[in-house]
Amino acid sequence: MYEFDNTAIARELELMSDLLEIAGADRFRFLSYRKAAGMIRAWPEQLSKMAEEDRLTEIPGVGVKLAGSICELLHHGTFSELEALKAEFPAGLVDLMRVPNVGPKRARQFFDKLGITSLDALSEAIESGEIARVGGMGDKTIANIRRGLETHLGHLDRMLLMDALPLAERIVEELLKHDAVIDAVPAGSLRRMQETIGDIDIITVSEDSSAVMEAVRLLPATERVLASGDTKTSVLTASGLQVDVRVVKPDQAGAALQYFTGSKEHNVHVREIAKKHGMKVNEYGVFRIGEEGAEGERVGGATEEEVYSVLGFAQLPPPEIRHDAGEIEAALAGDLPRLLELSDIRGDFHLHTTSTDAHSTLEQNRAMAAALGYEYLVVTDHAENLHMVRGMTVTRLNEQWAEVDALNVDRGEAPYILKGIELNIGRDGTVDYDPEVLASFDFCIASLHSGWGDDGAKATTRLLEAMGNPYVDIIGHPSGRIIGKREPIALDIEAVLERAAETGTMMELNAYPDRLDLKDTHLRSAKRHGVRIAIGTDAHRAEHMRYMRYGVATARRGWITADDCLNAQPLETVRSWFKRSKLSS
DNA sequence: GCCGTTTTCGGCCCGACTGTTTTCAGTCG
Repeated sequence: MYEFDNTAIARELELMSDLLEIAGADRFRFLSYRKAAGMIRAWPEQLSKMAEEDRLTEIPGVGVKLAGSICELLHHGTFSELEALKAEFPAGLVDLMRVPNVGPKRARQFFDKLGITSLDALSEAIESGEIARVGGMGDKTIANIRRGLETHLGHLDRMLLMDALPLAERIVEELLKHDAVIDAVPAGSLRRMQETIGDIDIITVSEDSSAVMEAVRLLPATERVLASGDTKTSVLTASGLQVDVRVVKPDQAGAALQYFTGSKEHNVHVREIAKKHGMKVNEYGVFRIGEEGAEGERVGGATEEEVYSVLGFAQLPPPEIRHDAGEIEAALAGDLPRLLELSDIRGDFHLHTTSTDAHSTLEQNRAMAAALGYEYLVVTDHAENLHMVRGMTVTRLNEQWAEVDALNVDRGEAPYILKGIELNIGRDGTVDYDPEVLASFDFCIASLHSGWGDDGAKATTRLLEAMGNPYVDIIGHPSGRIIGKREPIALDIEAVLERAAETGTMMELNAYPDRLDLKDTHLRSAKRHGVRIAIGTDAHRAEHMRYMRYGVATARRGWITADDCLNAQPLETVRSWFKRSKLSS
């Protein structure tokens, strides 16, 4: 068997879809690959396991044919139809398709007429003027493709949510100052709180669209206007992020917000449901379909609640979970759980101080926790074996504990401080310190800080071993990924979660915005296994504690509720969730 | 290629913007 996790399988199917599109295959054929890929990416169970049990066709969008291709992929590392297409069209053509203003048709033409198979070759053809030999390439189209290529090369990596969200919030604030703007709300992947953002979508509500379009072109953040019409203006900001602002009338606001929040997969499914009810949903409202397909009576669209309720939904699916991964069925039936909210959070479970590699003191952290309205906080500096950050020796731990005790005495309204530590999981799965020292903490996090080059099996074994330790309460940033910088370790996540459930070990959701680890799909698996989640910001400055919003957003994307989350519990319950509460003393 | 409370065959989500081939194709979301 080859090592294909669900994401890797989804990638191969997407490649297949792209190549089919370039090849000019039937639209619904290549869309079926893309649809299945999207479903698999969000699927909570590993497909390799499902394949062994011959259950792949249980996945919506996967039929007998695709199940066969996935099995072939798992056994041989590829599948024959993909190989045949790769032989015909170099994989580099798919890179061309990613360039803004180049789609499958142009990519194909560039290949057929000029033999272009890479971004470099495209760039050369543009500069040499060769590209004009392809039909339909006027000066403006060529200039647009050149700009698209520059953007693509300059921003191959998407922007982190933490970078995009504050920018979007500033733009919204700016637009709301304008007299013509009744309301302005971020939509798209930003509203879904996806971990990275390709561009910013903002919906504005106004009776005077031209005034709003003008205001957008004149925004302080606007570096260049990419396109501007009656209802939509796209601008590029100095940071290279594209901002699309749309104007709608007040009675269309809900329909527009629903439409532009997506995801695409969610909306396709919603429109299918509309169709079954003899209705149609677009960005302007919900309509009954009249005689001979004519647009009939408008039945809703002023608010998002209205859009969903006229389609028969018992509940409004929260934006964070709109991936068409079961939320539609649950919302129709009224079975959606109440997801975790920022206001449920009573404390933070991963904080560093100046005692090791951070920039704020324990007291500064406590002041921030108080400002955030927390009941408690923790100190979890690095343990002794992480020498490069001056890991805590027993002597220095004693000093820190004395400080904690002093702060906790007569604390008045101030949050209570729990004594924790971030242990290092060694090459053999053991951790820092003797058992007597470990027993002195209120709780312990254990994290991998070494062996990034190891294979997934080795790292998995280390985690399984560490979870057997009766003093290890939480596994910190389990996959070790750093978005855009370090790939996640190829853990056997199912094995890890099974062991976590057995041993009563919690999994961290590290809220640091370039980690967000565990991620949404793994959180959903954790929930299925009954594994509890502890959110920690991993703050290295007191201000970083504000990253909790990204942690909560990710938790929501993983369907986590307050009952699943350590941070949502009062202090007495928090203590009872630690393993040591069950050890006989 | 998938799927079925209209269907095992015949459907499969929808509209805006741009540029050019000037009546529509390509791209995007």
